[in-house]
Amino acid sequence: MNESSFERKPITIDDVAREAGVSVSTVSRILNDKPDVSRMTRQRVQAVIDRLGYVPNLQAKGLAAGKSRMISLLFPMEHAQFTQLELDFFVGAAEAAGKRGYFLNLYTEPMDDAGLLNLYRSGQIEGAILMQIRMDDWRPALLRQHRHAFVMIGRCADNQDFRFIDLDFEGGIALAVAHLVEMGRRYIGFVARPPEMRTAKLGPAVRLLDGYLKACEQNGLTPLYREAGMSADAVYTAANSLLDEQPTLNALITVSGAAAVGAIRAVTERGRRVPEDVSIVSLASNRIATLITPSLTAINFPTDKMGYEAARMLINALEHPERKTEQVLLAPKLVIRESSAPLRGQHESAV
Amino acid sequence: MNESSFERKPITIDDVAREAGVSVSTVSRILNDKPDVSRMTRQRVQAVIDRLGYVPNLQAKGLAAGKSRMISLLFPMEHAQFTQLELDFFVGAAEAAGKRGYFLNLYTEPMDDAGLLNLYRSGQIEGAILMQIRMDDWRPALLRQHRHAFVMIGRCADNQDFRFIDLDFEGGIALAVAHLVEMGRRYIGFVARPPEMRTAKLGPAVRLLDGYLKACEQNGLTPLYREAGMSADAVYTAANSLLDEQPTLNALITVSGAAAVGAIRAVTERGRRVPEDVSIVSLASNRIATLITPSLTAINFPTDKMGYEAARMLINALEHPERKTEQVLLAPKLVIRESSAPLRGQHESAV
DNA sequence: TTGTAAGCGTTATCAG
DNA sequence: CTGATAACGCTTACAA
Repeated sequence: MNESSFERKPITIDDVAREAGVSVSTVSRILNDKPDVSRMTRQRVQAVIDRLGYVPNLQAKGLAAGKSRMISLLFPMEHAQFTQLELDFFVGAAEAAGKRGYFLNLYTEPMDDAGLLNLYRSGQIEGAILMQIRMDDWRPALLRQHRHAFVMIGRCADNQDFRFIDLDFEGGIALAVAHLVEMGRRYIGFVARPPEMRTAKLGPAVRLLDGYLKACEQNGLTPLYREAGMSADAVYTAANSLLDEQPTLNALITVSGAAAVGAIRAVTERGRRVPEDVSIVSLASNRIATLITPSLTAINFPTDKMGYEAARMLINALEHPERKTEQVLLAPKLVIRESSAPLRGQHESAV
Repeated sequence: MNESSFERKPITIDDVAREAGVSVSTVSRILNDKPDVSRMTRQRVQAVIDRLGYVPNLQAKGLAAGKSRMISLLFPMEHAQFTQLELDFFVGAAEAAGKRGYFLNLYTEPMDDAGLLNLYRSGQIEGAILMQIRMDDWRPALLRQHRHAFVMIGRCADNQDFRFIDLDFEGGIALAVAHLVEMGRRYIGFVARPPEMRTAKLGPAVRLLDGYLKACEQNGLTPLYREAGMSADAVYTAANSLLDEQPTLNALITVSGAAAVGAIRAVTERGRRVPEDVSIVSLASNRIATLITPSLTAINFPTDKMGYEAARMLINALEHPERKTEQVLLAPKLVIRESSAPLRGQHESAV
């Protein structure tokens, strides 16, 4: 019990300065890689820093510099739970933030404009990642007006030069429909997101349904869809209703892994097979798609990458305001797995 | 363009004080619910605060008070990826932290003792949630010695009076085995965690295998297990090896949702049915268990609750050091779903 | 009950 | 190239 005494007070920049025989300003310069420091002093001071195990106090640093190095993910939980999707966004963003020395925190309570502005004005955050973007979202314009940094995961109807990263949902659905048509299927049903999401003008809900209708038109198909909750059970019911109305249905498109599970159940319970009788294509991340049986042919949703990129874009905007704003619309990728197959694959009809 | 001018500077406590005609200390007292303030001034100042939309600057507050209100989740990514499990812990903890006005951040790089102590000494964090706890983990003793606050998700072999929350893994496996025995099954295989996790003495890896061996002994069963990676593919291989060695196997226990998927695949590919021929019980959260077909009979792993509780315990320790330390060992719950069934359920043997 | 003033650990400005 | 010194916004004795 000689080396370590209990409860040592944190080592400060003063300690380092005194120990190295220089002023605090010199230490500060070294800490922040400023020029105008002789190599010799730099080395000497650095040695002291290492020996003492000194780490700067972030709060003091932030206070002095007028920066909090805090960004936040704004996910108003209204028409949504915090699912795998949002989780992945969050983790990706947290990783990117960490790498650049920023902290990420999460706000899930819905906020009015005063609340949102306060977040910035109070110095709590330097920037925000906006989620649950509505087609006519009021937040981007407000933040822009007040010159506050933000990036959207998602996008509005009119995006001006707002920073965003989003998936091309229309394109994704088009890809899914094209794939199914190629498989010889022309009776393609769709289980859309719940109606309250569409009336709230949430981007994905609107664009997925639009994309479906458009793709049907372009392929000369008769659209047939239901709007349903996001749970497997809700989609199970919706899929049944679809299969009742149109018994010739030979393909279904769903918008999440859980939804696909519900659809698969509805199909198999009536003695029809996936993918032979009814093929299923869904929006899903690789992780979820491979967990499900049969593994899902899916429009890949690279959620963690999106969260990561969003944070990266935001921090870049913070540190290099002069650079031009990035707008990233990810091209959808179709990953073919077991839940889709050509229509005439009905050989083994005996069992 | 009259109301809102651009780039207003943040409103400070001085602004409030001036506007209300009192001193900053009075405002500070009101902000922190201290006594010794007349009802009248309190009201008057509060009105000003509301009108101005003033929010205290957390950095300044922390600096002055010598507190960072920052806690972190320490998850050294060595023998693990950041999976659904850890994700859930994180989100739960973030939620609890947010509710109490703390920030949670995540460290995934492994740390040596100097690094760990620096986190506290530099004032970066007030407390930590430790994950990936080894049976002989060195971190709790070190932190205790330096009087630093922490709580473990997991536990060591010797936990003294360290704060922790963990699942009773031995009990969970015992429950799984008991359930399968009750279903009339006595050839119960086990796909354990990978050997490197066991040799690293990670709690769950050690306790799950121990629990399995013990449960076999108590039920007079012959243990038969493989250690395998956590991916579906690795478990698929392991399960096949198990089924080759012991064709009479009629039950399998796995340790994650993905593992169960691999096991199910191995069983069904040899023309045997789940649950009739081979029942499967797995460790899994409700969300994952219901995503899989057949839905998993599972030892419920309440991950988000554990993360939440861990953060709550930590913050309590921070704010009420006098209270006695909590040690929470969660009793496992078995949720019976479709992947397990009585052995003699082999009626419809014709197809 | 209220006010004054000295920090908290940095950064940044401005002289040397 | 280096060093004083004044912020940064808040808390907290200590006075009044």
